[in-house]
Amino acid sequence: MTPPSMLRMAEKRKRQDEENNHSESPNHKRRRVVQNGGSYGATRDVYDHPSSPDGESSSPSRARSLSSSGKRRQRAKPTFSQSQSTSKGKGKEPEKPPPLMNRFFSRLFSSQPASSKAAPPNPFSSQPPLSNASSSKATSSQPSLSRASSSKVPPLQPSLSRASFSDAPPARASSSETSSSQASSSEASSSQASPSQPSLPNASTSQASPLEPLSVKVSPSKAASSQAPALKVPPSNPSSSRPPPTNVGASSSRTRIFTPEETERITVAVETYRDKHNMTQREVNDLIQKGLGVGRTVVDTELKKFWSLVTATCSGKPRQKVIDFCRMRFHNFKARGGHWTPEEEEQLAQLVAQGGTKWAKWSLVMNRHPRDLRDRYRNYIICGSNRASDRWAPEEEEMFKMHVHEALEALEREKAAKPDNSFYDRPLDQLIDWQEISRRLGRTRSRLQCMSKWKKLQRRAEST
DNA sequence: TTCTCTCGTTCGCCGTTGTT
DNA sequence: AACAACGGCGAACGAGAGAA
Repeated sequence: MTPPSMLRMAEKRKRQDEENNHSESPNHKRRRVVQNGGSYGATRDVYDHPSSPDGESSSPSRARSLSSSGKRRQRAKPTFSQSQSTSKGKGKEPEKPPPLMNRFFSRLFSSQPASSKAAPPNPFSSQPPLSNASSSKATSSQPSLSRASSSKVPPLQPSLSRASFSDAPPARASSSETSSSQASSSEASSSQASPSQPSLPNASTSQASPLEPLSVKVSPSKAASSQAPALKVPPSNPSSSRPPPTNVGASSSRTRIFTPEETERITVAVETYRDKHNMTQREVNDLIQKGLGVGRTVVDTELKKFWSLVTATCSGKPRQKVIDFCRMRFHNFKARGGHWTPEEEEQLAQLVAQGGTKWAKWSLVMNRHPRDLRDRYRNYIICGSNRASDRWAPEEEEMFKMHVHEALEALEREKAAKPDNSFYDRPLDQLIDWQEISRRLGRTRSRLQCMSKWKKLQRRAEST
């Protein structure tokens, strides 16, 4: 059976499911569009889990989407995370293990040295009873409010800061420059501060850091190596460090690094290998995922042959790109995009709390793609029950702007101190560590929320 | 009806770290 | 040194809810 025909089968089945489940979540619909490009992972129920067809792989997601949609329609209700009060309690921010690399911005907030990797606390573990979003926000804002009132830093006008630096050519941080942040990560200091009582710290704990002096530390070795940072070629769009999309205007405007032709060649190569070795697609998928969580380097000769075969179909692409591409598309994990159940989130939180961020390892436990685990954790679970999803309160917004303003000021000082360092040529707000801002807000907002909020504030300021 | 805000989710890109 | 996995950023998308 050819992939297109299998995909059509999958599409047909999904359409039939839709007819029986009119309440499919919007994300499912969108994903289907995306997956039209062809993903064995996306259509895994064609190949895999014969004992768990749609009913098991998709229906839970749909069931979840029902509740999710309902939740989102009732904005006043607690968010998913907030609704976990019975099982999670008041969430202390489940600080991630100290990112060994971090944007150097992190250290602007902290003078504490980075600790070694440690398992972050479980945000779902026993914690004080959950308060609602507004109360958690109020709690988290108190220390900073006092700071705000005493601070000489006025509320930031987003457009101002941006305008101040936006004419500088963007330049990506060199590895040496960014790695200098390892000297001190606030995430590190946070997790280091309370490794033995992961469940107790709360927003107020994380708020203590705003009162710390803004200091900058650069390890000598890193500083020395940062003299000549390697810069990427500036993109055509000077306001962004990212290259312009290659398919702007396409129905799916996401940048595609692999053309349909390349995708087809890869698919053919995989199928050829599969047929030649009399394997099932599931077995091939497992082969492609082989190495994940089992060691860091592929030593399997047969696997090397396989990758040589596949990567040869895209000679212009870096080998690792091809491998990543395949691992995103050929897998036996649970269909990507499925909504997360509270049980899954709790399980992931527990796994991370117990063993750290071993995504490949946990992917085998949870039957979720490692990147799904990673993204879910860092975007949502890390906030635990603190995260609010309602509109930003004015005072919360001011607090947010104050933190961003502080960060930009620190960046300005850094830039002034290193005028020759092209790392600072890009708009400074592009150097902001939103994870850190989120932490400073007491995890009442995720990094994505913070990032999005900043952009909205900018748009708002620019339109007025 | 239109616009704005927010959401959940996916994934491209780049850098760092660890293993062989 | 090469490779593989991981970490981090942030753009993109479609959609719902509510305000204008």
